[in-house]
Amino acid sequence: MVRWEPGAAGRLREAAMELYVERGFEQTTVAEIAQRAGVTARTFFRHFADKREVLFAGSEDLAGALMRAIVEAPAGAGPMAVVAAALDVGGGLLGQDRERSRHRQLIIRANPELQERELIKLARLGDRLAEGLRARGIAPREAVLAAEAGILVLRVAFESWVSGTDQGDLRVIMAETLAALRTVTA
Amino acid sequence: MVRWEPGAAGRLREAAMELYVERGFEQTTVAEIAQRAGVTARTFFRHFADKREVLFAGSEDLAGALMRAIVEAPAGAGPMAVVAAALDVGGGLLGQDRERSRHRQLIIRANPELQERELIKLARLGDRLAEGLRARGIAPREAVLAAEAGILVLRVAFESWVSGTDQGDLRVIMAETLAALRTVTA
DNA sequence: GATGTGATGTCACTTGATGACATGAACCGT
DNA sequence: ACGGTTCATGTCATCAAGTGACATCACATC
Repeated sequence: MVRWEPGAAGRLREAAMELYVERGFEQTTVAEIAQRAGVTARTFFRHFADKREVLFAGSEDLAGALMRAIVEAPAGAGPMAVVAAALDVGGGLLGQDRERSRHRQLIIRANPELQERELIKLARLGDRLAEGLRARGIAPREAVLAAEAGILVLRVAFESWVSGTDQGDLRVIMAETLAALRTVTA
Repeated sequence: MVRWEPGAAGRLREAAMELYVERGFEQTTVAEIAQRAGVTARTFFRHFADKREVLFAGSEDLAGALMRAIVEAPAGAGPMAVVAAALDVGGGLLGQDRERSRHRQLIIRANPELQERELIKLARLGDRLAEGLRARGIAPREAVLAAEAGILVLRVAFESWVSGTDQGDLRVIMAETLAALRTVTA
């Protein structure tokens, strides 16, 4: 949600997004991205670990916000209540510009390698959430299950929101999805 | 669970497993795998799409078994009952030799690229399960959530079983994990 | 003005992955 | 037995991702 004009990292992000849309992820070469950003390919790899990572720059912000929400949740809240609070915060963060999200998601959906990267980001996020829950004194197994259930809701709700089948506020959709998960598993 | 002596594909699988253990995934070159299997690197890529895929050869068997279980589940069963039936079949299949599973899992855990591949395999499996549930007349959203919940249980239970913290039958652990998920989300 | 620090460029190299073509063995119908 | 087809593999060439080593330039600090 931050604007990026000056640094090479920001220009590389922009260039990559544009090229991935114009000719697709696989058909885009790192050299091309670098050239459009006015730097060398070598410099690209100084800013991003690999060709996929350039699309996942903001993920640390989300993780930080969710972790903060977990820490700040009211004392004594049960696992799923804590997770629900975190999801609400996450929905507020992710649910800002739907067009950009849809854009990005189209790129990712079109390429398995990018899906892999997204999945592992979510898995790592789940690990951190579980750790946050354990830090609140929640038993390991419950922590893992609640965290993973939260990631599941986040994923499904986001997908629904970004696909436009569901027009409302992402936070609302997340709450509905969580309720639906409760109903289905019950 | 099938034995593989003769074909090049089987020899490549064996060679890859050995080398990934001996020196790690990244440190192993496709040329080395091919050499140990008595073929060329080019031939490796004729049998496996990439260097990771060689570790995920059996995944189609699992998917097939789960899908069959979904089709054959008693008529009128609710989403989670169908998923539970599939998980029971899956537990029976996966829970056979724990040593080999532990072995494989150690390799995967040690390398992010392999984790990515495993995650996308599970995601695809989830997609197929959801489709199977929809084919039974279950509403799309419930189908997706039940399928994804099933994958979640499969993943967590398998992890627990293979880590040895839980000694019993994988099918039992799956059932317990499912019950725990119900409790947590309730 | 010297010196150090950080970001970038240049060069060389390894490795994963793919396309094009050749070869050789097994198989099949006559 | 023969000629032809098919399939698996080898060979060669090539591209692109990624990394290490070293040079360079700008800028800040003393």
